[in-house]
Amino acid sequence: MYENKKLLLIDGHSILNRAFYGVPDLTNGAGVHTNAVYGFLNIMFKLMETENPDYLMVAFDRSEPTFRHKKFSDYKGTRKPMLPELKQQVPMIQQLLSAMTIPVLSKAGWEADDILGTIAFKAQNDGMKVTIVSGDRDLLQLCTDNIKIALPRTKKTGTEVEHYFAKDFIEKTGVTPTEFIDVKALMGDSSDNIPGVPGIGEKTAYALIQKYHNIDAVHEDAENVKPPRASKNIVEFWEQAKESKWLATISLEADIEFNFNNATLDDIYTEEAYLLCKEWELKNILSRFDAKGPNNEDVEKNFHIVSSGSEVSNVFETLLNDQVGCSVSFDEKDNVLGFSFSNGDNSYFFTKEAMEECLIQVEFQKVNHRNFKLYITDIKSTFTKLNYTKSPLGKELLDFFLTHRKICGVDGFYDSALAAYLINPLISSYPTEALAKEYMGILIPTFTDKFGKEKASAVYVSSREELGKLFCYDSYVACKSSDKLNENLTEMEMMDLFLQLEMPLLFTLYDMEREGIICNRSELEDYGKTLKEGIDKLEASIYEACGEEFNINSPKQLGVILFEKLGFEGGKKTKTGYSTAADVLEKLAPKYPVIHDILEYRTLSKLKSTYADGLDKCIEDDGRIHTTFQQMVTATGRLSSTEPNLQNIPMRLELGKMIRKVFYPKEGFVFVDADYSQIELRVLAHMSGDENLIQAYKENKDIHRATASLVFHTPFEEVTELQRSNAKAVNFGIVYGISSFGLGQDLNISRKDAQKYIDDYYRAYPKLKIFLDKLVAEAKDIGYCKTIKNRRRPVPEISSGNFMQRGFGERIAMNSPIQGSAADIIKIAMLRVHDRLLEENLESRLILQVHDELLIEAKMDELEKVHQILEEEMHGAMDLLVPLEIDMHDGNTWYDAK
DNA sequence: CACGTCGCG
DNA sequence: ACACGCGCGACGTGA
Repeated sequence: MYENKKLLLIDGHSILNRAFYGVPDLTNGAGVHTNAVYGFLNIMFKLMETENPDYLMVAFDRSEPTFRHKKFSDYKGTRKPMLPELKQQVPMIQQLLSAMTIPVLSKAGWEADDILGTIAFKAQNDGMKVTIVSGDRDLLQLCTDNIKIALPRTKKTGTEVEHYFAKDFIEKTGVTPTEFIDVKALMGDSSDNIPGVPGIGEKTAYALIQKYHNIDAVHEDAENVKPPRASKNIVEFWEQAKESKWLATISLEADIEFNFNNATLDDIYTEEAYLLCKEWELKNILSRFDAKGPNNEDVEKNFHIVSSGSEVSNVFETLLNDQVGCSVSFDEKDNVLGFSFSNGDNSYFFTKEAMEECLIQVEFQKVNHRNFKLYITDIKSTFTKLNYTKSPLGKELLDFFLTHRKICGVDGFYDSALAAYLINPLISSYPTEALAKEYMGILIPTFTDKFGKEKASAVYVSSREELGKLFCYDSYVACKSSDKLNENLTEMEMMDLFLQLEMPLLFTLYDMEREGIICNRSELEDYGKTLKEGIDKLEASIYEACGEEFNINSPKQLGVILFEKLGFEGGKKTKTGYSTAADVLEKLAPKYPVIHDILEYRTLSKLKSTYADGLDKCIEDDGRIHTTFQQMVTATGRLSSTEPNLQNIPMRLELGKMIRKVFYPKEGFVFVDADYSQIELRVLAHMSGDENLIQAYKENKDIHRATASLVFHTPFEEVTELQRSNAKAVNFGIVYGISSFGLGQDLNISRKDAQKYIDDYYRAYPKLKIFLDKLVAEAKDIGYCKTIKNRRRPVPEISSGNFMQRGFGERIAMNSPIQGSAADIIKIAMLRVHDRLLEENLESRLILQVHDELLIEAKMDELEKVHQILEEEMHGAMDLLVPLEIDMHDGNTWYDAK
């Protein structure tokens, strides 16, 4: 009955081990390491595709010593102990495989090898074709005409699988698979603790078995065996040789129960497995599952769809509570589809037709004066989407929210996603289903679970009930997740950060985004044209110098031209080819003129594509650019800016900086730009309490010069420009979590010299070293680091067994509290500045933040007031051991204000 | 969709 | 002997 069926057998530990070392460290939101599980599944799915098996089984070793190895006290000999990150994943993959109904076989007293061998030969006898997958070459003794051994090998080009039938093995080694056992008996295997025969290595072992075919024949003819060393030892250590052979032999009679009929692959995509993959956030694996979203009947029975206008009024009254979850539902084009409200017990989805049928603004007015808190996930993007909708309903909804803001203030809102961000800032997004799982302990279906790649607008027509229920979850979860979120925030001492800083900031950011900044399109186009001319000239000159035309923007093509065709030295670096990064090319520039052109070409095309062309696409009908400030993205607590990114407009080089000339204030207004002077280093001075650094700042000294003076033992006045700039690099390095390698790279000096700088630096500022060491030690101890305002960043890397990962974790532990505290401070300043402008009834507006810099569009006659506000509120944002100084400039363009 | 590169703080 | 500076987002290429 198994004639011509195919069986795939996997050596569980071996493949998991390979996956662990082959896949970069991955963790889910809860910090569970998942890289080995993920890699294992990928190898397994790949083999399922290439081998197309009918049956699949996986064998694992037990942790206790096995029958074959029990004579040796140190099980598995010289093998390294399993890292905890890997060990944790053994039960995980076993659980997942079981959930997929794939047999997981293991048996006390037997190794996975024995189980695999036993099953493979049984299957072969039943007429099957067998593939055994392992990373362990020992398994090769099992290969026959029908049993294939597949060895995945990690190569530069990715994972390649070597396949061995018996004939392939013979061809490669000159011995048969069974003879291979005898080879091992002679040469031994330290990793398996097989002693072998002393004096016989790989070469001799193969030569002898090729000639004699087994150890008994070698032993019988011992006097003729060459070399003499082997001849002597095969006799002297004959017992050890026999023992070794026994150890090296994979048993084909393991005492294991199995049934091929339980190993079919008909339905491995079970709900249980789906939920595990979801928990572990194995997103790529999840896509293999069909829609298997769970059903929460108890919850959903309190979900209701309101699709007629007459129902709206009654339902609204019943919903009003102290806590009201709500969510606006959009389609894929951000058109409003409806609105959902939840009081925690009952949740309603109001279709847009229902709301259009009634006088929704009147309904909103009826409730708007009441005092309740609206629980929403991602308030700012809800507002933003509503702001862009053209539908009257969308406007009504936005008006409802903004009126609520006016009446109840910031206290009238609660952003569940924002709370979840503070609790774990490493997660990339905070959708309803993630909040439900993490903070309510329920698994809820997602849109993709239910409808796959369909469009929301289409589903709204075809499956309104089903979709409405999904939307009900949004308001329900926004509301119900808050208890646990608050519990966490309180326990983590971040309630103040959340309520006093991040929640109010959300509204400040929304206001800033709506203000936007004027960008002059025609000037931008002129700038782009100028760049284009430069690019064309450089392109021609580069082609000329290289003797052919190619895509200069392709690092791959450029690398080949420079390092192969033209034979420039210094090739190799990245896994995909040659590095053509600027710092590499700059080293070649003095010798090869074409490099200058290439670097300039790069600069110009960057300016053109990202800024001239890129910004143009973002100018809206009002002539202004409205960036989006992301408040829930960075690990440190900084903001980020997207579509477009206005936090990376060129500044350092004049040509790029010119772009800032197309950003204008409106008529009758002027820009005021204020930036904190070295806020991170000041934060570090404060947090470390280093007297020398604090003193230098209190005296308002040039800090880089002061540092140079201390580090290079030079009087302050006599510090050279080079010394100062080196000291500056060290100051930066310290903030980034210094390493002598990195600093050396940066300053183009040897690692040893860099280390000397660092040592001298710490001698100059002794408390800095104590402080940074403490940051690392504390992060190791508690697993996270924190800022002045108690903002947290988990640092899972810091307990990694991998040197590189751990080093990374240590640098994060040093940098994040500094960068994050600086972020805390400027966020406070933003709130204070924004509030003052409103309080004092000014028309000037805060419009941009660039990490340590605020840009205000200031009314001409309010200029002095704005200066005063910026000075007071930025300076006074936090009371530190050092003064917070700012630099401030006015200008008629952003260029002039810097 | 990942990677290399490069703009900013 | 060898890993290597921190934090972002956008663009172009190429599988």
